[in-house]
Amino acid sequence: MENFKLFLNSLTPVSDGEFENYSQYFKDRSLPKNNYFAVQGKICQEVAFIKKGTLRTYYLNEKSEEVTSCFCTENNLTTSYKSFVSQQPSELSIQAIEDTELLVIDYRDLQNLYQKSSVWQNIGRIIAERQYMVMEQYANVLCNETAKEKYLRLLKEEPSILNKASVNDIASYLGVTRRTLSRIRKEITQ
Amino acid sequence: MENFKLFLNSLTPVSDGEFENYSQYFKDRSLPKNNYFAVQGKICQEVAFIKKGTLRTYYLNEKSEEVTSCFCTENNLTTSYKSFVSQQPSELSIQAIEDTELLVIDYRDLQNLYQKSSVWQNIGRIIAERQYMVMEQYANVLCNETAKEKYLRLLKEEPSILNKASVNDIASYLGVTRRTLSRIRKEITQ
DNA sequence: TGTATTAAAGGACAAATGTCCTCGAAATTA
DNA sequence: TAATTTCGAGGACATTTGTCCTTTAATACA
Repeated sequence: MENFKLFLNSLTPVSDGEFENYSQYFKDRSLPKNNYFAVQGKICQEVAFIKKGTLRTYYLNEKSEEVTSCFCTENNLTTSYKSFVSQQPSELSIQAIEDTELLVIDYRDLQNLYQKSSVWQNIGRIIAERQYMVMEQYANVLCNETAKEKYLRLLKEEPSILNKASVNDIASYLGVTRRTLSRIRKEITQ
Repeated sequence: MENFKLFLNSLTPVSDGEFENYSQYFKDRSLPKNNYFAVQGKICQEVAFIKKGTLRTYYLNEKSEEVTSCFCTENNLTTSYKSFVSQQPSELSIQAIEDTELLVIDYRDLQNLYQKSSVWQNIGRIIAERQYMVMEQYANVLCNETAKEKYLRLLKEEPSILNKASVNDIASYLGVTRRTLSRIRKEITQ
């Protein structure tokens, strides 16, 4: 819970009282490796704070290949954001790639929080704004960096991912094929 | 003003009274072709609703080439969102590519609106959520579609852009070079 | 334990895209 | 109007990336 409090306070000041009053809305959940937090085609009804572990967000493209769009790491949130916000079926699946511990809140409870507390409403807006900035960054990277630059960025910013995820997942995350990733790795180790 | 009201109501119900009370915060502004709404390196202090016209959002990459990241069209919002939200210098410039009419609100007034009215606070969150979804869509397109598919998508979804923007701007928006765009266009007209 | 399956590396060739260039049309300016 | 500049199309070749395939190692399973 402590890390969750720190996370919230990094967004906007949350008093201890405010936190105590509402943190009960968040439920503990274990998600063993390979289990799903969200499934394509179903409405994603929950948001979770990741206490421990890593998840992978992916969807199936028109060739039914899994395309990894995001790795979700410790002390961050995870959800199929678009599905959650719009309450429409999710285009994404979210799967634990190692044993994971979550703090979960569902859509209805979160809307209640928004009603009851302007602090939480504020948090909701700030998170949406943050999510946007992260996505903008991701889009810029995709647009402007070569495969090699993208790999080096991942190596620098999220090196732990490289041990936890498969070559396939990393490649699709970087927007290249396995073959290209293999070439890049060879080039770098020389 | 009527279109602005329609725009807001497409996000969340806004009563006439609520609209009348607060729409005075938004000021009319004309932006002739080639003039700037936001400039790289300066904090973007405003958001605008585009009554008429088109703007182009771009930044300079490491080779000092302009990379167009967005075309902003009528009856939508424009701002250097990240700069506005975080109140940090903008990485983007926003320039009118034809004579443009705006409804503008500045950061301080918008924060006031958020304080005064939970309807507006709600609008703020919903807009952030929408911005995210648009950006997610953009990132997916960049990641998964070929240059030709991206061009055809633009042709279908925002054909007016193709007449208004230069080949250079369209190419950088699609994440390809002028040369590739030229090839695509030739292929399509056959 | 031995067999089957899956995952990663990398060879050979094909396709897509980029770089550098020229040409001509259109727009701008003297 | 004539000269100059800008912009878009496209040729030639280089580079990057993808596709398909084989080999090897690791993992799962009967």
